[in-house]
Amino acid sequence: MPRRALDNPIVLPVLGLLLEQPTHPHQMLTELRRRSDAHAAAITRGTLYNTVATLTEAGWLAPLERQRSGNRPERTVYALTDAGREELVRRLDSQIRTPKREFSQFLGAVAYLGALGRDGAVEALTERGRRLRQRTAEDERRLDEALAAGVPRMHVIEAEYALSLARAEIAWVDSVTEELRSGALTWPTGAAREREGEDA
Amino acid sequence: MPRRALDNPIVLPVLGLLLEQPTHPHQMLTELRRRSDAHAAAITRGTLYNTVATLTEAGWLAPLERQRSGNRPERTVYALTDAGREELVRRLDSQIRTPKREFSQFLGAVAYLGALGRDGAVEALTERGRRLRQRTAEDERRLDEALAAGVPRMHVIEAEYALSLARAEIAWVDSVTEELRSGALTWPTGAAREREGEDA
DNA sequence: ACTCTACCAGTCCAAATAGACTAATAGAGG
DNA sequence: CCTCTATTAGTCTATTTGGACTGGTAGAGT
Repeated sequence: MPRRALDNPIVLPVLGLLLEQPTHPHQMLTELRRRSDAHAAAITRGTLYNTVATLTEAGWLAPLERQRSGNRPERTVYALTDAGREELVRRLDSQIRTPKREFSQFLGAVAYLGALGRDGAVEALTERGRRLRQRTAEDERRLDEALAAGVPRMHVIEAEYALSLARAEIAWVDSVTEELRSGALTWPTGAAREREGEDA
Repeated sequence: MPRRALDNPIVLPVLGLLLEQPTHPHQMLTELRRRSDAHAAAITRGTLYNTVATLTEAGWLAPLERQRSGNRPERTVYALTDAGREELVRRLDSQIRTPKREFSQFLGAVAYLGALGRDGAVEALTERGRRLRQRTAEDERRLDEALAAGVPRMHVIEAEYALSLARAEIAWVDSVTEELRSGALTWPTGAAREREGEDA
């Protein structure tokens, strides 16, 4: 009975974190959010506690001990089981091996770029380019700092990947912006009518 | 009272589709799934009907007419309102203008690449490269066909974008694979111990 | 003409999620 | 020393979601 919960996107980050050391859910939350630059986009409390419970039922993690300081809520520290470690490796392997189509907001929006009208599109894309460049420069700086400080490359490998894609996106945005400006990329008639309509 | 439902990822595809012409929910579902290569990753019935209801309450679309053929369930055709069109443009503009960090499964998995061990990582990455190349070649073929058939570039612009990113990913995967093979990218000690453990 | 399968179009509910709320403690500032 | 705020950990519920289920129609095969 493969519960849907076991498919949710925070399973991997949770297993990954527990690979490092046992922790209790609240700490996972704090830690995952702290690192959120790298993984674990949106982790919410409900989902996390729920996921931990389901993973425990599945036998991939086990409560290690319960701690209590003073009269605070008791907290349960969980550790990865052997089965959990195997599962992590299985998932890792399959997610790396098999590319899946995923959809960014931007991809969805670009499909309707026409609705912005040529000028609107140029404006918005230019701005995106600017922000991407700024953010990417910042990321590059941080990465260089980490490497200079002696962090092994394997530990920042996902930042390298993210940077590669970011650079590709910048290149694409710049080239399309330029083509729109120069008129090399023209508006099809239908959408052009659309745009005229805006001002009429 | 900004209902959460208005933030859900299928709002844009729905508004976008209605920009073309009025339709009823079932047809939206069919159509969005048909095109799903481009946008609208996972649209499910419940979400769609729910979203349409919420968008209607918000005044962004309005029931145009109710049709009934024979004794089939009555179906309601919805059309975009003026407010809806404005909202679409607003969202489009903001989603293009403002890059947001989004997380692919792959990005999440790469962070733990170390847990696969060097050979496992090389294996999995090689396979990913192979599949990406294959899929990308296929996409390129389809895009060229469309262009050759006279489809305006603006109508396939999101495919061009997706291809750019795919090529960048291939390049990255290839280069990391190669670095791992050649030993230019080495395993840090901690993870190396991890890997030895697997065989012991 | 008569089953049988595939498609049409929705409704509806169990499962999952977001995030408000609870309840306790430690330390800052007066 | 006493109040006030930030932090620690969790529980709990209203919304949302996935997708099973319903009840009908159109053709295909016999």
